[in-house]
Amino acid sequence: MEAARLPGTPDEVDERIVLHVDMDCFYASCERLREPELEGEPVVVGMGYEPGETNGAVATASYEAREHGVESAQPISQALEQLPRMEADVKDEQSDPRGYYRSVDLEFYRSVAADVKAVLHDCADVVREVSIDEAYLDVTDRTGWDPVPGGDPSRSAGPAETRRLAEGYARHVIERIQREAGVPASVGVAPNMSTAKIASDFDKPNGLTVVPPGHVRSFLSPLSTAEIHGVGPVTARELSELGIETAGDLAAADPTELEARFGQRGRELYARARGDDDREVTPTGRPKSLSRESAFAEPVREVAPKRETVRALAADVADRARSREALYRTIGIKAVEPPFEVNTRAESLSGPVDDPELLEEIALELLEEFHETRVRKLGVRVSNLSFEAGDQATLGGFEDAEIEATGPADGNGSVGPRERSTDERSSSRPSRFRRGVDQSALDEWTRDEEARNEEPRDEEARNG
DNA sequence: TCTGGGGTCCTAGGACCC
DNA sequence: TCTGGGGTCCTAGGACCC
Repeated sequence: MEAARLPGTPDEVDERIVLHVDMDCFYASCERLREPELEGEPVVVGMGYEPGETNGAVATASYEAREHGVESAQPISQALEQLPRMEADVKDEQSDPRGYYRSVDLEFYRSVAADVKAVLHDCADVVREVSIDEAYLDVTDRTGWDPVPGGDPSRSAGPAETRRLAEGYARHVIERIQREAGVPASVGVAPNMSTAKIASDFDKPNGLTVVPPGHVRSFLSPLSTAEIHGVGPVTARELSELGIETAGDLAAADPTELEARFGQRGRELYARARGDDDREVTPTGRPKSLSRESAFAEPVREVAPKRETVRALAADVADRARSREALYRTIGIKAVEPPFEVNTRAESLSGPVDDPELLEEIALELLEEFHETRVRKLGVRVSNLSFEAGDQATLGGFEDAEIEATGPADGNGSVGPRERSTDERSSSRPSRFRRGVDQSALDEWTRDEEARNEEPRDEEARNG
């Protein structure tokens, strides 16, 4: 990941210009976009929330709602205690603060996000979309760190004593997002990703913070460790026990000790606290996993509803994998026992597949271990994804004899209980789905013109 | 105040191969 | 046959992020 910088010259000043764009309470802003009356009002967007109900959790709260103690991830029931619902019919009679509660409408938010992305891709050559409402841009080639002649230092959007060209560019990005997508954003500008991320958060909402090269350490130093990306509650507490409260403390700590205590992450956090981060902004890659989960209203012990849920989740995941042209090699489930104990089980196949039936079958099998367990939530996940069409091991033209001739799968090498259960299943399923496929055989197949023209199995199934 | 859903990355231990 | 080291894959769990 070393960029163009020479190794061994850590003092060399990073002159890249990285923007972190963070939409302000994005879901709530989207709701205001289609309901302009909500402008300036407390807005709460809940997932798993139905109008008039009290179930679900807060996905996003507008800043006005936050002032009443409503927080992200809070149960709606609790949010309602802090901020009662505005009832449409009694609007005028209510004098105490009331909130507007809406349920999540991802489809609409995604359409707004598409408008935002269009602007971002227009403003930068490299855009890394992190989530629906967040992205990094490398704009080194579009602007500069040069001081703005005649710039008013007192109005500088950050710790520097002079305004920079990049500040104007960032303002331009914010304004275009507002104009073309209709929603507000905050932007952080810095020579690297981790600092830009912190900077975008520094002055929300509608914020712009510019941290030029040379000002990174002094900008970070007074911030609490929790503001560093990657420091959550657990790490913050552990750091605090070591007397490390601020990024400055962390930057001054002994990296060897940090590594001894936190492993690889210790080194990383130390570097972040010092503003050392040479990760390049790279375009968003392919997903590593796809999953779907769903919670029961009440913990469930009976087998039937659990199986039904897993079946539905598996079908959903299979659909999504197919629509994204993803093949999966590992299938897993998640079973959450009350109060909040997370169990995961997974099984890897010998080759990548797109096979909804197999996905369901394995997911249900993995669930068996939890037939007696009370669960509050179930999930299904596929991982070990691949996207090359030629990867799939479930194609015709692959006979057992050929496989035997090339030997057992040495890709994973393991012959353990998993392998045994695989064999058990092969009695009820075509063996070609289950047995090992080694890479050379796969390559051979890929080169085979005839086979290449054959329809994948799932295609056949779909076409009748 | 008992917590919704979708992800990423890291670690640790066991199995296995050479 | 015994001993051992290096490397990889797999599973499970945990921390974290939005």
